Amino acid sequence: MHETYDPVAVEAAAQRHWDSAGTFRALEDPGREKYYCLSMFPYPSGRLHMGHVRNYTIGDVISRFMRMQGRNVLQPMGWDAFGLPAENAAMANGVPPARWTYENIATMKRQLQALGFGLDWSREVTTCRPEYYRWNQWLFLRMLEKGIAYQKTGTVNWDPVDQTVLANEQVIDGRGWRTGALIEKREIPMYYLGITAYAEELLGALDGLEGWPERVRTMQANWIGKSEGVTIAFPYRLGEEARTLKVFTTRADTLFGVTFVAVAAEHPLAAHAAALDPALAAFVEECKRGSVMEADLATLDKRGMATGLSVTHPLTGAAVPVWVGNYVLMGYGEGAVMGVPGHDERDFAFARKYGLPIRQVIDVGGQPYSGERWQSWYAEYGRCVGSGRYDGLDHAAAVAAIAADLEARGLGARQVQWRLRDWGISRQRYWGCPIPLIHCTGCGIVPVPDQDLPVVLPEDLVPDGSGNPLAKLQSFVACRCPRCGAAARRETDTMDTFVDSSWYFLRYACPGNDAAMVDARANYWLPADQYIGGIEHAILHLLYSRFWTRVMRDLGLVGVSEPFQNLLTQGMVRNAIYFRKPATGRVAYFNPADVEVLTDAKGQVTGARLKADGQPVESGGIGTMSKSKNNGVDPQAFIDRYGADTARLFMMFAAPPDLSLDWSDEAAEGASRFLKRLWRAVHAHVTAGPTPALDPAALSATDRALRRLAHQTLAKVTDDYGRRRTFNTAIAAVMELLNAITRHDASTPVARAVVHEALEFAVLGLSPVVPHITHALWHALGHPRAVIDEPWPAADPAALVQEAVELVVQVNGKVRSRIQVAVDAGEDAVRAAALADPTVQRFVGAQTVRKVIVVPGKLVSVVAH
RNA sequence: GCGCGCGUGGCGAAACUGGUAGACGCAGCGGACUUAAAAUCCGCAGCCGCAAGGCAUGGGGGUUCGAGUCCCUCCGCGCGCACCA
Repeated sequence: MHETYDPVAVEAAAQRHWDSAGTFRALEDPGREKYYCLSMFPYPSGRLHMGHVRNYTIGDVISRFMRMQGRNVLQPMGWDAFGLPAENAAMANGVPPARWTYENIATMKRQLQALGFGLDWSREVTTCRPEYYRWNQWLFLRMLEKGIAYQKTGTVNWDPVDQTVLANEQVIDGRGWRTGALIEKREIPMYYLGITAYAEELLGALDGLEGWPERVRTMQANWIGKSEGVTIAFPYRLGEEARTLKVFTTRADTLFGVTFVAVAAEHPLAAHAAALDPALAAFVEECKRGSVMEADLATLDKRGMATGLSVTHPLTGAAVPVWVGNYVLMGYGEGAVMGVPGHDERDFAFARKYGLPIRQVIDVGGQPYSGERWQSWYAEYGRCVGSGRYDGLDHAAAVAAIAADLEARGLGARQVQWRLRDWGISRQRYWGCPIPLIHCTGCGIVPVPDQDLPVVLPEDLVPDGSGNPLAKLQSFVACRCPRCGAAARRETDTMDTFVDSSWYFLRYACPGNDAAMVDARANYWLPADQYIGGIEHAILHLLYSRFWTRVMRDLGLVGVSEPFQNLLTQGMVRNAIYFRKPATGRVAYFNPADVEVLTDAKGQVTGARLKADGQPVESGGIGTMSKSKNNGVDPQAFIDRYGADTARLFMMFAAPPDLSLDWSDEAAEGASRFLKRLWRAVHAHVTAGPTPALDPAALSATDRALRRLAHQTLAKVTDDYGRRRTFNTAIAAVMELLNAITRHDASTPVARAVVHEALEFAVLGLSPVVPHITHALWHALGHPRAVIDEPWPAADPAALVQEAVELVVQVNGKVRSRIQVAVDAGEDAVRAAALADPTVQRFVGAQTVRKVIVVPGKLVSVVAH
């Protein structure tokens, strides 16, 4: 054994061993209990970032721990390889997205291997490969057959200069990121997947997901958003034609408070009125500008304009004016909402702004109502007033009565409404999975026959920002109609990349199968016993995966409904943000590595300056590591300097996995120090000579104490890895054990035996986190077998036995004293000992003891007045 | 704006089921070793106070013998908001 710890040599040796032994190759074995440990696969952006290191270290710790617990572990990895950044890189560098993507994958794969993750690379999935995405296409066609996939129009961001559709992130302050042109909303035909048909099941099944964080379940439930309400029709005439304007509301009890209805700019009524009114036409055009993002819409200054048209109130027969509202979107519901300013805060503000009437129709405990100022009780449930025959009814009764009356007139019906909308999967982009359809002038839209799949995406195109290059590629577009044989046009839209990530975890289970999407092996491995990924995916990715898995279930392809049994949402990795804001121009961000932090004598931060020019920079607090804030730390530089184990150790020690983690160079340095200390401790022990077998009967009191601590630590570490998933506390416990070991007088053979066992527990306990150094140390402690192949030991109950415990004594809620009592002391004895304690007596003084509460093993609480 | 979280020493955190607030580590300070430095080892350390003791878990209020933990409210920060992944 070398005297000093050399991470480069140690890590290479351990990785060579795992490679040659095929340690992490997973095989289906019905006789063994499987454990599928799944981490969210990365987008191949170029290099690994710290978020990846954290995510995959968590997965690797759990995988290695479960493997040592005897489970048949599968830990796969792959690449979420389609997406926008590849097109952006292509535009910037003139390199085809495919080449850029494959090069990034090669780099990042090397980095993952350098970190020593126990991955089964024989199951690698790359979503931009035809052998993967052909099954996207195949399943899409099955959904089309079952009516789960269908076509309708959807709203997109349109850049009128580049003549192209933009992603939300490419719209900045309502303008195109490259052209600066004002963005327009545009309605185009798209394909949708009917996730709302599964809404009830996706919502109901959340209750059974006990291995998911409560907050993720709550977020999903709110996102699905089941609400029971009433669809109400407001009749109107357009020329000679009788029509109705439909709105949905959960507050039908406020129907008599309706003083206007608002429609989207794209609504036929708006278009009709605008044709006669140039001012309105201008407003409608203005409404069509701006992004389609809900966050933008919600923070928008609510504006509107009267159309001069009106619809008929379905119960009172009164004329209700129709307004165009910039906050109403055509795609959601029927593109119209009813305005009840008396009892809806946003409608109230809108009515005040435009002088529309405000009518109280709900009374809550007779509180005085004023149309001058909004009060929160206006929106609460109460009893109807000013609502004709419905006066006096409460919310439920009024909704029921109004719904029944509307239904009788054919002007409304009770309806369950979902906030969840169907999933639009069409993207007007090149670097994605082609949608397998053909447009024929004679036959319409024709699916590509199964035997012609996959529709292969050409990999040599370079997008230029003006639309999808596929549409300009004749060799791709030109085709024959599979039905009639006439010349036809191939669909050039590609699929949302969320499609790719909705089932990759199923494909991991079925490597090499080019005859079917999945096979029986999926039912061995699924559901994933543990899924680990960023909290930012709490809603969309997880919901789409739950939906997609159910569709595959209903097609008889898999046996499970829920793909992820347990979910661990890791927090963000953050770092300090430094910037300078020049008087004119853009804010410049500086990487924290280039900034020197100034502190006072007590270590308090007083300021910061750029190392390059010594001039001060401003602090922007701490934020998620990102390119835009220039506050990322490159894991590779760190690994090159300290080694993979130190990177892994710091990541696991700095914070529990679900909390955000703040980067710190100094703390990372501390992780490196601890590993050196561990190495030295083992080195000192093994070079001091042979160790006799441990005889528990021969131990001194201090030997017994160290042995108890070692077994306590083992028990705690086991619980922390397995049940609690708090790796930081497991590591802290081993640090305490190592402190005790190095302090222990190991001059007798018996003491050496105790130290030997304690070191074994420290090495085993850390092995899931720092697998390379522990691989070497385990051998150094005299074990021929690799530590990863050792069974996880159990703590010896006999070693844990304690004779006496210290109890805290509180007087009137404050800690005043401590007493030693036997472990098996009865409550009366403990009470007597507490009251007899001189310090307790001093604090009780002349007061009468009213009550004594004894919490066994913890404390005694004396209440006196 | 809406939905969901989080907030504890100079810093990252611990306190698991309502029961000793600050384990473990970073930074800091003092000492040992060294010609010296680095590395390493030993020790100190929430704040106020000589001490006794008091005050402290973002602010305010409540429940309880007892609250970091439960409830209400306000403030700050983070994540998501459907075409970033």
